[in-house]
Amino acid sequence: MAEPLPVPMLDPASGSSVDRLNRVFAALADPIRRDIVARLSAADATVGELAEPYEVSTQAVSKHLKVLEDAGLVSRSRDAQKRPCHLEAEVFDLMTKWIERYRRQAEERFSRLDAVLAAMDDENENEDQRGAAS
Amino acid sequence: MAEPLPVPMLDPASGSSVDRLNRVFAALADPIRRDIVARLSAADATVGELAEPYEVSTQAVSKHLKVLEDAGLVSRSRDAQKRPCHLEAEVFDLMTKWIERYRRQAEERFSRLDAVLAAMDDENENEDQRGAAS
DNA sequence: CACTTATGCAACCGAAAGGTTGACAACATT
DNA sequence: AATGTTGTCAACCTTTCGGTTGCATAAGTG
Repeated sequence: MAEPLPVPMLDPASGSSVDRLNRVFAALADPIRRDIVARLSAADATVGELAEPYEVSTQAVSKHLKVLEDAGLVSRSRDAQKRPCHLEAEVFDLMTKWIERYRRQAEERFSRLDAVLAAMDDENENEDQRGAAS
Repeated sequence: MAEPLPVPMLDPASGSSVDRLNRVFAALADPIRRDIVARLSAADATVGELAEPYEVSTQAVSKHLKVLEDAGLVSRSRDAQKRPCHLEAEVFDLMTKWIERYRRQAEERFSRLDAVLAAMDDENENEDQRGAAS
């Protein structure tokens, strides 16, 4: 039941959607970087401005921004010595799509009677899903 | 413009929402773990079943599952020696909320004339967002 | 009870993350 | 030209990560 599903696959190809997701999720796993994203959602800002609230060096923040940039979450332009950072919100779509896809499927499975029926079927509900993911 | 906003702050308190997000995002930063989540969205599965497709040891997968469990994405029950893994889809809400919040704000800012006006204001658009994010 | 199945735990390892400091490039100002 | 500002690069250190192997544990099966 429930067609085979497109099946994602672990292709490590650099530049692939998988690789992109790796970077985006990893980038947002750090609280400082998430906070930076949060602040950039309100307004563009320079490295110095962004670094100010935290108790780490500007270099550290510069590194964080590089991570965010490599993940495609932030872009930087130039204004004299300053390099204003801008949030690229489109990347959020990538994550949202991934999340929603599996959330929906899980909820679907949960709300359908399948779960209940399977539970009544007792022990053999474990082997009907072999084609799973990739 | 744009009220102060709840402001998140970098509280490292273990168990806090911030800490939770750290773990969830970090958990999903690994392609194998994302794939496991994908497969679990289709059906519960045991460690062995989950490990089979990958070229790593079962212990490695066991570790991955621990990470997912600590992040609250997966729960495990018992069935004889087997420990069926189940996807806890509610956690997705936490991420979705976080993402949508800032995505929306960024888009709002983009679509409103603020950006244009601020740009015309030239240099002084940088100091109106101090209380940032939450 | 011995044996196989299914998992977890501990120790170890190389690589990557996140931080620091110190030098340096680029531009503005004087 | 000299100086200050803004940001990056490079080297280094420590901690975490993802993987391995080997052994222990738990629970069905002969």
